[in-house]
Amino acid sequence: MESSSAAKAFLLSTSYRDNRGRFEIALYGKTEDGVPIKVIIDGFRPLFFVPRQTPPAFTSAASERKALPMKSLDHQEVDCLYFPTYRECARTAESLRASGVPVYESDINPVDRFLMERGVRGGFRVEGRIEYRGSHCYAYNPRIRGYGVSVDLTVMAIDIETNVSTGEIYSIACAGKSKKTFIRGELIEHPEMVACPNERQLLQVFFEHIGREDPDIIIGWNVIDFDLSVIQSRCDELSVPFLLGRANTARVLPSSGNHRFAVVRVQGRVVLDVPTMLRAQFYNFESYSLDNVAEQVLGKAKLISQTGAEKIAEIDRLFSEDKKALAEYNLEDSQLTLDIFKKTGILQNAVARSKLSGHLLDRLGGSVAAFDFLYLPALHRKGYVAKNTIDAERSDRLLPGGYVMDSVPGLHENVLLLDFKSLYPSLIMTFRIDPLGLHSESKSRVRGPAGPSFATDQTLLPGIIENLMQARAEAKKRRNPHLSQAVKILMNSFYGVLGTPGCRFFSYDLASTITETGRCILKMTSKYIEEHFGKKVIYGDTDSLFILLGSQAQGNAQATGKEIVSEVNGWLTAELKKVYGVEPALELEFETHFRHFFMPTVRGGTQGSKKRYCGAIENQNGDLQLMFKGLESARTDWTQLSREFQHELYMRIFRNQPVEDYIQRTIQRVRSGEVDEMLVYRKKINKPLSQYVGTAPPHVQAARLLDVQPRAISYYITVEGPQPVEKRHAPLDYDHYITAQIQPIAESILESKGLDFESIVTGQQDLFG
DNA sequence: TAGTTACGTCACCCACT
DNA sequence: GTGGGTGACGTAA
Repeated sequence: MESSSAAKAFLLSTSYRDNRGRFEIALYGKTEDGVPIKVIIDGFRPLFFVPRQTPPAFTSAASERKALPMKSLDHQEVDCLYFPTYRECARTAESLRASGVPVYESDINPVDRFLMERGVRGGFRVEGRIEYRGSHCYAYNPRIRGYGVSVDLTVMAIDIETNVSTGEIYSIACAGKSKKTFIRGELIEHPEMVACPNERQLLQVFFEHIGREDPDIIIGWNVIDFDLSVIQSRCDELSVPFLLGRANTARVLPSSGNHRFAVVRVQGRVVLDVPTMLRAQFYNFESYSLDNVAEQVLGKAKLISQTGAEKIAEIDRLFSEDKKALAEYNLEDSQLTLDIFKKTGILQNAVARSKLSGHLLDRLGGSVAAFDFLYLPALHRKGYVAKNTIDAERSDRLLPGGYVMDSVPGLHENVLLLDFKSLYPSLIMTFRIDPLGLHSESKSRVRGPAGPSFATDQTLLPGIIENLMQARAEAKKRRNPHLSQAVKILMNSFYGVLGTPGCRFFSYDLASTITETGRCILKMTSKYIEEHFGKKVIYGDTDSLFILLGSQAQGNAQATGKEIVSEVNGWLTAELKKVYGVEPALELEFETHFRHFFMPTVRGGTQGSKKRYCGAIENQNGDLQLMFKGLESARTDWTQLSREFQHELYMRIFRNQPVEDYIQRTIQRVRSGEVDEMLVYRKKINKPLSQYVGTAPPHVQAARLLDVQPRAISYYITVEGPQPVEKRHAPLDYDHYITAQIQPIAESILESKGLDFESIVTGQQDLFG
């Protein structure tokens, strides 16, 4: 048998159990040489901390109690308790808590602790005897250390077709290294199709295929909720082992009270649901059907164009009449899923995130856990342990948020958008805002314009952010947008994490220091710009300022923008150094020059609106590119008609072209019925329909006309009220669309031109009526 | 398998005329 | 009929 003494690998999945009185961890990874590796560790003991004065009788279940030179953040000396099994560990922590003894870090998952203590974030190095058996390798109790690695992960997309009424599987398609469809029936002459005499053999042959191709990652479209759930229940029914992983049988755990979504436990492989990953990575699609996403991302359409009941009937028909066509269709879907997965960079994003936060590839969300993963090891090195999350500070006071300035409404020319680059992270760096620094008794401290003082020598978060800033700069230099994006998201999550009692480091004082300081910096910068440059600041939100240059200044707007930020940065640095004795890490950036800019008033009022505006960027050949924020065009719950109308209307206003004719024509087109398909409303339904009590908004009324509750509803407003697109029978209420979609958009901007929607429409009546 | 607050708009609904 | 309060949604940052 071959063996070696070291390997570098990327972590794919983990599991743990108490095995014959010992706690055992299994790590599954893929080595840089492309070999799947399984590591078993049973020499690691679950642990947590208790105050040193805890009576020994309380901790006798521990296999060891060690007086480490460590303290809690409220300066209690602590002992570390080690346990043979996780069960003992959890039980003792529970009973200590019940007896009123504080426990520290007993709520940290033991595998997470193992990994974070060794600095394992995705990549790791195995040192010890590694045995090669078949195409896999194995290690027992090796030394594990975090290590930067780069591995090639193999992917297979799967998709099944079923008989909807019986739940039986017709076929399973796999697109990975090779393409294969396994389908029930007689021999088919096709290199990519395998006919199986019955469902049991279909399943067995499918699992053999997975074993042969041995993918690291299995993907699909709703793959956990649908494909794998069905496969599992057919396996149960037919007594076929569910051999999806690289060890043991897999298990789909359906959504329940404990978890909102179905999860799948597979050892040695990662299962990723593509639509879920797209959402998690901030892609936004109007619909997450495979058809729609394939069309948006790849520009392709599916082989079967029917939907709903028609599609089910077509699949049943193909299964009985044309198995080859069904197999082709099935394979096409799995191939589309694979193509979308590759084109959107889901894997690169997930790997980048894993290398920063320590999350496994299939972990969604988890901002709090990512913070723990980065912060706790650093805290331990400083000799401190953290509270359990349940003991985190409680506060009824609402945290202050970003500062939103009153705006100057109207049409403006030449507006500069300036914003602070990563404002909250750079404030944390500048003013040493940090959980350890807050509690530290160090005499060397800094106090910013708001909040308590923080230690300057006992501080962790500023350093963590500095490293991430450098990593981001490096990622940008090396043209790795996935990594750069992942760093940005991680850094920006820190403020949110510190502002929720769901985080063990929550502190009202700490979190409010970040936002209050941000408010202060924005206000003083705005004041400086107005006083020093004599320019009006017409709006600002949290980290941004909008500077009005006016009609005279467009030739040198770019130069003015650069000059302003450069002077502001110099002044701000000197000022903060002088007043607070800090080394500022703040940077105001010149973001955009808007040739035209429109700030509306609040509807029916004269006050300038907030979080709603439109800016027009003029490119070299004089074209305008509009940027809508918060306005109807930026919203998914307004109709396509309203979005297009707003775009064209604003274009004409900015170009100083007449609008009367365009508005009249648009109304004509609505009334004539030629733009009906642009009148669909789309809105999410966030709770069960029965829970909308006392009020029935239009989208709920429409949804109640459907047989099953959708996640989002598309509907029209008809003369008989809201009706879903699928079941509309009444004529459309064109008056509604004119008063609810056209009129408010028109009035908002016409007002600033001294025009009036009513008279424009009346003018039309004079002409035509 | 826990990031935050600030903001605008709309339609509904009920207490008033 | 109107007007104010409120629930719901989606958005900016």
